[in-house]
Amino acid sequence: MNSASSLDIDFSAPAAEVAPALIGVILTLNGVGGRIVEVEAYDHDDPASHCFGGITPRNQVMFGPPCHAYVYRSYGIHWCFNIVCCPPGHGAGVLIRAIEPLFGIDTMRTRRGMDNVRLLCAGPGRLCQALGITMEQSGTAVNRPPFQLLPATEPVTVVTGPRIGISKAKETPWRFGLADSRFLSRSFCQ
DNA sequence: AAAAGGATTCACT
DNA sequence: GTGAATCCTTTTG
Repeated sequence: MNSASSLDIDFSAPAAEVAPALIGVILTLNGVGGRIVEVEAYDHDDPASHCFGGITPRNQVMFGPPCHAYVYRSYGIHWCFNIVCCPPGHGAGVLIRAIEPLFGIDTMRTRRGMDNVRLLCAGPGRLCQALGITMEQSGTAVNRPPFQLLPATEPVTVVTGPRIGISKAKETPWRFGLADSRFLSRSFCQ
């Protein structure tokens, strides 16, 4: 696309600031992807975060440079995709939970083995399967090929709520979503 | 070397 | 809305 359209997001900012800024952003991997409609922030001093307790071989990527991918295996079955933020050494990231499919939908259908577009990327494990994200991408930059990040094409209204599927710090309202999107993994109760 | 713990998904009621 | 499966990765001894 045009070189002037670099993303207006400072990934060295705190996760809770980067997360809502990512709503509406276009994310693709090898041309397959769409608009981010749901994310969650996970910060360094957050008991629910993999970063909590300090650096380990597994989470070292999140302590590395921002704007990189942190991918991990969930429940032994699914991949989950995060974008690292905050300065190196801090340890924080934003979990991408849902995407509105826009590009390469047929590829997504094949990978997911289903036709229902609404369910192709509605969930962290699902969107990784649809985009083809695996450990291979962990530690790579998200703003360079084969990834591509483009600014939101139109103004967005961001809604907030408690995070999903965690056992600790459930109260922290660090889940962000695109208001009224039908591609959310679950609806917001507000 | 072994054990424990999931930032989930799917199917069913 | 509820319950169960499912397999890997990380962590610890």
